Amino acid sequence: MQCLDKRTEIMTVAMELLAENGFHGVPMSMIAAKANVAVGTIYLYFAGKDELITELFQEVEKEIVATLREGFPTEGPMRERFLYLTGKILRFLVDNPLKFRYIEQFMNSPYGISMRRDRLLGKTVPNGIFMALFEEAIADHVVKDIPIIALFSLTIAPLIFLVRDHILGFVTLDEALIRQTTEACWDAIKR
Amino acid sequence: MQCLDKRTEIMTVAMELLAENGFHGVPMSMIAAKANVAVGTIYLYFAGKDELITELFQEVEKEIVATLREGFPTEGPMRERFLYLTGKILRFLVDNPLKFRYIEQFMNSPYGISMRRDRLLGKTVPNGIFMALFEEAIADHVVKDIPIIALFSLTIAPLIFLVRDHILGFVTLDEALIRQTTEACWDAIKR
Amino acid sequence: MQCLDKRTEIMTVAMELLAENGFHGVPMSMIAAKANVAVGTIYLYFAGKDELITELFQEVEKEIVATLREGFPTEGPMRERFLYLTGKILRFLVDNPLKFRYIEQFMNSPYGISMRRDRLLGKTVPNGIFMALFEEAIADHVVKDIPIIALFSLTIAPLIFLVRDHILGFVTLDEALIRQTTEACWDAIKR
Amino acid sequence: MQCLDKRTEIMTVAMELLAENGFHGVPMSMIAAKANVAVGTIYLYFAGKDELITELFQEVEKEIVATLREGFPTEGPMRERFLYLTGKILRFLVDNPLKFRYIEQFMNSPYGISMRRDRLLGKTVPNGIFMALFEEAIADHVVKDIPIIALFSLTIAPLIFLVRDHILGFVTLDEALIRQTTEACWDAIKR
DNA sequence: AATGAATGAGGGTTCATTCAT
DNA sequence: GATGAATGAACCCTCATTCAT
Repeated sequence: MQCLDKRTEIMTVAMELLAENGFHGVPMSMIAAKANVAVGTIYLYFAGKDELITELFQEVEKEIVATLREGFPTEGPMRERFLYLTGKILRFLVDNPLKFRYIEQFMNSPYGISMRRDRLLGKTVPNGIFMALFEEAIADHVVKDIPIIALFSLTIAPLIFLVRDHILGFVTLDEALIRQTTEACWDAIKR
Repeated sequence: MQCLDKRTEIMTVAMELLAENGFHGVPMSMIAAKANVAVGTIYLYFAGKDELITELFQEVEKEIVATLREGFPTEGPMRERFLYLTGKILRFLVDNPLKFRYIEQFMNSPYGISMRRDRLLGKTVPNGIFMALFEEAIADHVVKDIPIIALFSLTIAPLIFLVRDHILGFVTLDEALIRQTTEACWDAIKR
Repeated sequence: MQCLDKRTEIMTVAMELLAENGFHGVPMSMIAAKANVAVGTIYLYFAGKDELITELFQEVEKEIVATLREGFPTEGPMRERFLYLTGKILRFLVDNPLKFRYIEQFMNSPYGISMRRDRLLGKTVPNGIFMALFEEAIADHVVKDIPIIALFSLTIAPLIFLVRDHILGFVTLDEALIRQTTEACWDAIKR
Repeated sequence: MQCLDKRTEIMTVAMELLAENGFHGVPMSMIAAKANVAVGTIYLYFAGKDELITELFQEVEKEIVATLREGFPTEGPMRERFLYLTGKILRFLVDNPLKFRYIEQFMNSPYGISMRRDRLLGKTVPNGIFMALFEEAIADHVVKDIPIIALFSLTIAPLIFLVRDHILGFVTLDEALIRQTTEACWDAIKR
């Protein structure tokens, strides 16, 4: 009981600190202090800092995938399903700025780099939902005839940048703008 | 008298190492070793690691701006000028993967974060060409009526992601794909 | 749990080395080596070299004050009380040459300089016993009518120089000479 | 011609900087910069930092001795000659706070320590005038019968401390106070 | 399971000194 | 004589990880 609690507490605290201060700006001792555990305790649950960081990422990733799947219409017009998905992810990131910051940190660190490399080799695609959607869209000839990975970048990238702008206070991602931008993304790939 | 030579060599080597290993993965001693100078020599040309990193970024930025400006048609249909610009930046980044990696590192480090903040406050916009183009496009009502920063994210973000995919080997950004993707970006924002 | 032991050991060793070699002549690593601890261990007990140096001084100061207070006659002829005090401090310094050397180092370092400045501003007088004695003596008109700080310098300075001479082997501060010199100090200030 | 000028300039500047910032607070490059010479130039005139520091001290020492000798009455009552000498040195130090600070730095550094040791062994006494005066005074039985070195400390030490207090702003050493304190010093040693 | 004192390799930076020009 | 770019040993400090309790 306490075990789970402690592990969870460590992860929560670590996410917060790492997202805000960067991986190199947070010593293990800082995490331990804020989580009210001893430094050694962290090593009972995680083999090391690397594992903690990696596991933290996997958890967020899992959460995002779950969020995307939840209530996703497997039928209906492609455009609507696309807008549903992109809107969903946008809202999730806007509502979870810490997690967004964390993902960015991770992706732009050696961890993320090597992860991408591993996935390239293993063909493991975590963004299965999007990919499945795109595959279907390609088969239906409703989107442009370009590599699926390009479709992905064309639509996901803007969303990520927009969230960053939103968090930094450059724009306010309200429902109206979410609608407009996700539609723009669709315009980018639709045939 | 070898000032220029040594300074240049240090910057070249630093760019390479930092781009590949991340800012925290490269000790000053490593840069010195690869540049065939003593550690202290670096400090003759740069006040510290921070300054080296920052200066390296400013240099690349300057280069990109110059590249964009060079031969840019100030007249003609908006779409063509947009495609010219996006194509140009795409080719530059594809041709300079190291510089691309470096910019990414920088932007996602505390340096980049604070730089963005500074620029937000000071309204200094380094991507002036793009912004000027967008402002003109907005005035001409040829693009969607959304915040200019959103227009920017909608078009720049995909390009960056595509370059990353290209460097990682997911796609090959040949002329054909460059054309297709930049056109897609235009579709995203055109009215 | 060896907290106290290690901290004490570090302080003892540091006092020794710093007194003999000067603050700049003793790297933290030297202290660590002689104290049989790792460098990092010192930083568990002291925030840095500065704090170690300062704390070391405060400890000696405290000890001296305690020594002076101990058994000090609050009544009786001024001259006798003066001789008691000066004799006491002389004996302490002769018996603790390392601490004497350390105090000298400290007083003549930036630490000591700024400390003096702070105390000047804050009117915090650590040599309270002496000062109290002088104030009483001034009120009783048994000493010359010159600034109290001058009285202080006239009596303390010779003692310090004498101890230094003693440590260097120029003279031997035995009981006879202690008596003679402290009496001479009294002669200097008595009306 | 220029040689002498340069050497002098270096020494002047070094004195100033070293007195104010301490031996470890002044890199050779700083001295060179303020003296408007290249770093290497300093090494043309001085074997190294150590020699520069030592030579600087010897120069001041020589100057003080000269000042003391100048106009010193070799005849007359002992007390008057003593007051003349102590007053002279007091005024010199008050008028040359930088040199005073430098001497203090030097005396409390490893340089000074080893110098004192050397002189102890070699019996070289630089303060010849004072010593000669004391020897005469001892022979005349006008001062107490204590080791000559103790007489020296009893009279020189207070002066030094007073000058320090003056420089730090604790007291103002005007002519009146100079008279009072030097007389007090005489009271300390007179029989 | 939990602790946290202890470790020590490794990092950024400084600066006295040298030497080719 | 004069220069100042170049050197690299040495310093202070951090922090991931371990292990005795």
